[in-house]
Amino acid sequence: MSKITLKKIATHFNVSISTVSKAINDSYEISEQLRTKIQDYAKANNYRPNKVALNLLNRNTKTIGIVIPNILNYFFVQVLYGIESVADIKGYSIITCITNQSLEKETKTLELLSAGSVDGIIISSAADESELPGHVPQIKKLHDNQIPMVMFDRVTDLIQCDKVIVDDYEAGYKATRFFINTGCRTIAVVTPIEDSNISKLRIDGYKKALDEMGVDFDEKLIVPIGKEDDLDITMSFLLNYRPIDAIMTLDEITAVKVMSIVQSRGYRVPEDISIIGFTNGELSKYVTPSLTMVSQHGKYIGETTVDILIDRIENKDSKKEFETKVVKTSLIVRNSTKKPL
Amino acid sequence: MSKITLKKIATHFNVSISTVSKAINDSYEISEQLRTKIQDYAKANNYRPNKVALNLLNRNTKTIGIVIPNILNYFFVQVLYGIESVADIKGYSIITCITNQSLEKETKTLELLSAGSVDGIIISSAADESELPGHVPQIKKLHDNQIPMVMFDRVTDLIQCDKVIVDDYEAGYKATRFFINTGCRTIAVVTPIEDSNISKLRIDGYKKALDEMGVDFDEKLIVPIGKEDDLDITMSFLLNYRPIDAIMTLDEITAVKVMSIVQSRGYRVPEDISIIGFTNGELSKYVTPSLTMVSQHGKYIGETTVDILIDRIENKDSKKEFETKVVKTSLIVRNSTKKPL
DNA sequence: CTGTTAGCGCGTTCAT
DNA sequence: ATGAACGCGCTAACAG
Repeated sequence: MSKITLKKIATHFNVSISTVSKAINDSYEISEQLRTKIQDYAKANNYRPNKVALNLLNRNTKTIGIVIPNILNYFFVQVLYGIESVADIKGYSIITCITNQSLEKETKTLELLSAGSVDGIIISSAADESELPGHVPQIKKLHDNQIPMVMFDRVTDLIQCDKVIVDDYEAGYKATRFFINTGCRTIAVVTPIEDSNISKLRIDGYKKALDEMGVDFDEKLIVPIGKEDDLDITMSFLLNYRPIDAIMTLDEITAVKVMSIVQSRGYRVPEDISIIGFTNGELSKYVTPSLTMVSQHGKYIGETTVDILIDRIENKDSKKEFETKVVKTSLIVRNSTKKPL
Repeated sequence: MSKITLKKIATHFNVSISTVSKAINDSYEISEQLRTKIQDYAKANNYRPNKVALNLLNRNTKTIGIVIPNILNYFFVQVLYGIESVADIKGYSIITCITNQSLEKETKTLELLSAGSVDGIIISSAADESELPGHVPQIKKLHDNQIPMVMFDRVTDLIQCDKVIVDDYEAGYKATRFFINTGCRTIAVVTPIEDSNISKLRIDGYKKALDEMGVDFDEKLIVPIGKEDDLDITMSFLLNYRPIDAIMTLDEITAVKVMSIVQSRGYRVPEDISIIGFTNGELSKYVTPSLTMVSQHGKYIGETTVDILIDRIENKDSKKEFETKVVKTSLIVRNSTKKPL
């Protein structure tokens, strides 16, 4: 006995399908007697209207697709958490797709999602800035498909849609100012996401702060690290190049690793070298010393993103202009930085 | 112009819907000329067959529902990661539901998923042992609904289905043995999940090891902590109760916190007190000293779970007995424990 | 080669 | 108070 349907119930009572449908939906058209008889039977057999059939009928799925590059990254998990909370409250399910930074998988995923299985899409693109131009048509196609979409964090100007982004420029600026205010002058930047727009913005903010304080910008202090790179070696180069006062690291795990390397080389943190990282997760609280971090408020970003998306979904006709919401960061000051002078 | 359908293409070319369907599916029945004409038009208009319609037709969705208690827990994220990887390869999407340990939400979620939107379900129940009996009927109803289901980690004997569990008994045993082998005798257990079966099993293993080595079991050394409890105070009681050699903590974050508290009270880790935690995440590697942890191999568990589920889904007729796979843990030895004598 | 019919499961007219 | 007919978008069996 597989899943029970209206049809089976109808057969069982020797009535028509629509009668059963009405009875189950408490229609006044059906006699009380028959209605309760059918309802009881339905309950007893654990009848649930087939969602897929209803989706087809209503042309919606009450489901949102989430496309993120990486789920082992605390920031994205936080965003996901925020999305799920709000989606749940508003009656939506989420289908999660992880691209592992692979453009190919992202494209495949987008194809899948654009085939009607979701009412809207939230995406943080895996595409690096460099790869993006060639990739945009893919995303665009989907978007032209009339399916509401909101991008967050890793966005691009090349696509017109609602966006929720972090104020990365200001974040880079604030962190750098903080370094300078605590007496640091030679500030390095270690970036595991060099090709991204995000990285660029943070570094622009960094430059702005340097400039304001009359500190010369030194290209060599910007240290990109690839997936395969040996962080130890890269750090050796950096530390031998110039005496470093401070290091800004553009994610959490690298911040922790950099601190560990620096310490193992005999530098004291923060006395010799201060460190600020990005993404305020669990790690940074518990390392020694605890790390000063830029919090991007991932959960809030998730909540905001899904709010906007659901609004688009439920008011498709509205000709509202696309908006780009900018979420400010907070500097969570701990013990990897010196006290302001 | 909303989404394009076969019907619209048919109207456009003034042919029948099935002709279009066949043309798009490269049927030999359609003349080459018409076929390419239709295909070109379809491609140009970015036609994608509506998945919902196909789901209804094929009575499957190629989607798996995942129900987990908490996504901010590294173990579950790892499992999720493992599930997603394999599911993707096998052509399944995943819809993720987070219960936040709420039985109510779990029930709601299960209702939702049992309405035909997924082909199978993977669940780690939010239910504590104490709440379980009342909850089982809910899960059971779903299960009786013929929808394949695999439980992992937090399972119960009350439900008959495939399961993938951690060898928690052995894990507790191994960790305790390790303590004893490094000269520890008075070993406390801090458990944030006291009501769970998992916690019981680990403690049973712990008792077994104590017994084998002729160490008396002391009930007072088992320290449950609730969500609201002040860990600081709880630890004070413990440390004042007896001189403690070692602490086994049943999750990761508590291990880190316990170590921090112990250190702040002037104890050296591991010289005065050794610590072993559960769940080998990022945290434990980078705290000082790095923590010795029990790894449950979350990713592997996820992969295994989804393998079993998909097998059930795709061979529904097979009358294979339900299996319970037990995954062994590994003790990742770092610096929060002493060297074996 | 192309079209008609039927049906996946459901809710919604509109008849009876 | 009950049922027949229709359509959501699609494929497949069958007709022409």
